[in-house]
Amino acid sequence: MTKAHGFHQHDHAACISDALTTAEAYCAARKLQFTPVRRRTLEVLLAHHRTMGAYEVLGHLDASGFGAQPPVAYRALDFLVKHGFAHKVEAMNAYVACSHSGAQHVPAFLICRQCSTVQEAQIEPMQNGLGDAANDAGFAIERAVVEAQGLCPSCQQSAPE
Amino acid sequence: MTKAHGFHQHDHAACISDALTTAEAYCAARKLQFTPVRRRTLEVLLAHHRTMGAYEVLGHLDASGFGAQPPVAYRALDFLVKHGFAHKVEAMNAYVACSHSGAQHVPAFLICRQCSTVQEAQIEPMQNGLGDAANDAGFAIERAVVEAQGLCPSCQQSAPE
DNA sequence: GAATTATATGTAATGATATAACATATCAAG
DNA sequence: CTTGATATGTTATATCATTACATATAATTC
Repeated sequence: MTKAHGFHQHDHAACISDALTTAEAYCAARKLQFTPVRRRTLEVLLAHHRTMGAYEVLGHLDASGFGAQPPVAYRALDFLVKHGFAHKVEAMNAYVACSHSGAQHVPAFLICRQCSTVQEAQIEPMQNGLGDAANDAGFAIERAVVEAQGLCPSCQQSAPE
Repeated sequence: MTKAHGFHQHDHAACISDALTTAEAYCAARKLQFTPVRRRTLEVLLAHHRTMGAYEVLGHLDASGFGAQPPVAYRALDFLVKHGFAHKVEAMNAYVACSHSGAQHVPAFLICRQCSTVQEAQIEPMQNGLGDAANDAGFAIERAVVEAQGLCPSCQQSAPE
């Protein structure tokens, strides 16, 4: 089975199991607890393959027999984000599975304002002008949020305006 | 009187009145209504010179005799953001007056996680790696959010960890 | 300059996102 | 196997944001 990945097609089932395997290995190596809720949360994000609100994720966790209260979802999502298995798209207050599991990177997103599809890109941390500004100011960057909003290829055709 | 501007000092009173004058002229030229609420909202953001939540702004508007309900603040803030007089810092769900009034630019922010001071920098839209990724994907960027989180110079001293 | 339309404001109600606090359970280390 | 650290579940609440609709003001047209 294939499904849209960013704005392309790909083998969705393999991508899910690969990401889970990678996360499992990463956690095992660092003695992190890849618990059932956390695993299920990542599965949910991977399966949907788009940004999801915390409450939408929570609905799936509840349906899977986990707790039904917000902290259940927020804690699992925080764990995934902290360890790089997922990202928070700040401009949407939503979460998405990482497309480059395990790799250390500065995530950047191309967010379609029409269909809400999000493609994750990678950028060079210090090559974006921000690094220079930070150096000039003596600011120590710990984390960067880079998000572009606009129209994806298919929405440019359906709504070129 | 001087006050911190980003992580530097500057003439605060002049910076406020300059920004107001600029906004006034900009609106006059485009037949935009720079109404009392909108003007007051910009004044509040300029005076505080840091990010403010919509409800914090609303408190000041209420105290100034304007409405006390959320839409009063959100509508004024939306207007200011739409026309570039202020920006929304997505990672904080907060607003800040623009430091480069009138100029067309991609705003970038250095946000201190300790003291919440925000310095606005400018970056080149297409020089940050994101432009390449967008071109490759056929994605049409309309707006970009670039936000770095970390420690400002003074907080690096007080909490170097 | 009165009628008409568009834009802006005020308010009530509600929706959406997120966290604090605390009890219980499970895991990891000595 | 006990102790301390980590994770989960639940209640309650805090924070951020919008919808809907009434009223008021401004701009446009006749």
